[in-house]
Amino acid sequence: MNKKRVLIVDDEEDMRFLVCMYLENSGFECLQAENGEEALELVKQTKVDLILLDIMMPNLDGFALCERIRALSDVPIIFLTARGDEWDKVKGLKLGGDDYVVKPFSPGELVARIEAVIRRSTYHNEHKADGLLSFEAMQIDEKGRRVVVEGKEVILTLKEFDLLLFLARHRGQVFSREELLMRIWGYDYTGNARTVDTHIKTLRLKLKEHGRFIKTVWGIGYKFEV
Amino acid sequence: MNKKRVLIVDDEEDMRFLVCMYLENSGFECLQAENGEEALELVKQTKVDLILLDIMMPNLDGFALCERIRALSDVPIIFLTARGDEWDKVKGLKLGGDDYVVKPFSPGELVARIEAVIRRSTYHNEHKADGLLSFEAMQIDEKGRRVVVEGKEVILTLKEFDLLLFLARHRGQVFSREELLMRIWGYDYTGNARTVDTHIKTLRLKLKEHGRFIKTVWGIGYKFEV
DNA sequence: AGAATTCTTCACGAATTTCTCACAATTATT
DNA sequence: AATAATTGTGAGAAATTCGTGAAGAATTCT
Repeated sequence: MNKKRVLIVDDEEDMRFLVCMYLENSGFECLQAENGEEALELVKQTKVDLILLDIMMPNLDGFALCERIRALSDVPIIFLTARGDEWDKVKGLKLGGDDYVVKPFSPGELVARIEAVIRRSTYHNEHKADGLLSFEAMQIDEKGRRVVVEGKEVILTLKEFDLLLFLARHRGQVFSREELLMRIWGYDYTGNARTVDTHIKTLRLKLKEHGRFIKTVWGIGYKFEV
Repeated sequence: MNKKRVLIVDDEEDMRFLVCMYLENSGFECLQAENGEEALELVKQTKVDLILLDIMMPNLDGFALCERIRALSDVPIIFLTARGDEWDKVKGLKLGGDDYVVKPFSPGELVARIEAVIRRSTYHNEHKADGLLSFEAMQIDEKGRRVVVEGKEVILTLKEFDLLLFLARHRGQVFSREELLMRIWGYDYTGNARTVDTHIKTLRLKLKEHGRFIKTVWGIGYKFEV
């Protein structure tokens, strides 16, 4: 297994440096960001396996940053927080595949939590393909890569299927062409964004839908809606 | 009906012992493992009908162990978990043929869940009918390693048979060449993925099928379909 | 050991998919 | 109403992937 890349977001340089040392000694690769903007850039431009996020930061605070990151990626996030008021807030959070760690923490504890979250998230990603996405007029068999619309099977190519699956999994959420390229084609893919349009076109054709599933959000991108 | 064998994986000895008592009173045969390594060994060396897996274990946690087991076998798994954060996480999981039970549980509930999972498990179904996989135009005798297509026996080589059997057992599911190599040739096999193609070729030839059983999923791999 | 069978690798053409681009159609802005 | 920006679409080029035959290893059989 290749090294997992952890992004450390904290405004205190000493803290970042310390945590970075711990993690690199434990076999992780580390990236650092001093503020939300830097963090977002890194998430956009590189593949990150996990984010360690200090909640108390000036300007863009941890919670806000979390939302922005979530718009880009499902990367798991571990919140770092001092015991006190913030702790209650985090406790009340809906933590998807995420976790939180209260300062001060021991190196060992942190590493253990990181490993657990990463394992869980890769497990989740791999097994998320186990199920059957079912809507009123459409069923998507992820394991068998089959799509059935109104009882009839529709044959899709790889990219068509991946695109449909991604949109369906995140139904209701709008994605720009660039985001779709990044998350379906891969973060390092460099290609024309209009390629997405072409696949949307063939998808719509094959699904015999007339704006029923894939909606165009003018000026932004596309989204899936029942 | 012969006794079903359940493997209990939990680091707490008391817990294992207690569950074991329950199950043996309910007519199951029990195996115990204290950690992931032991569990893997038992899965490799004996026939297990179901695994009861405590998620919170030191070292190799439940999710990671689950992955390792899945590389070896399709045996159904029931996750045991304490109510709390983990419970939410498991609840959000898409469990294939699997299930989860929240501690503390009543003996009756546990037994009922186990029986339900075993009943609906395809793994179990495929294995119980004295090892005979039967489709309309094809019968596969697992024990005798014989294949009959339209009433006529077809002689297959070892790899051909293993490949056909694996795909047939997981009908409808697409597998990449790499996955097939891992699960048929062995997880540590390092060889050319296109080797799979060659075996698919000879299989198709011998089965005299014209895209009837083994379907190519372009860009991904192969799957078995009635 | 030698023969026979099975397994694996390789390479090439064929088939399929993916991407790009130009232009038409649509929507928003001035 | 005209203009600009954005999206839809068709066609063809480019890239990828697959099927297949052949030939070299590896294994099993005699």
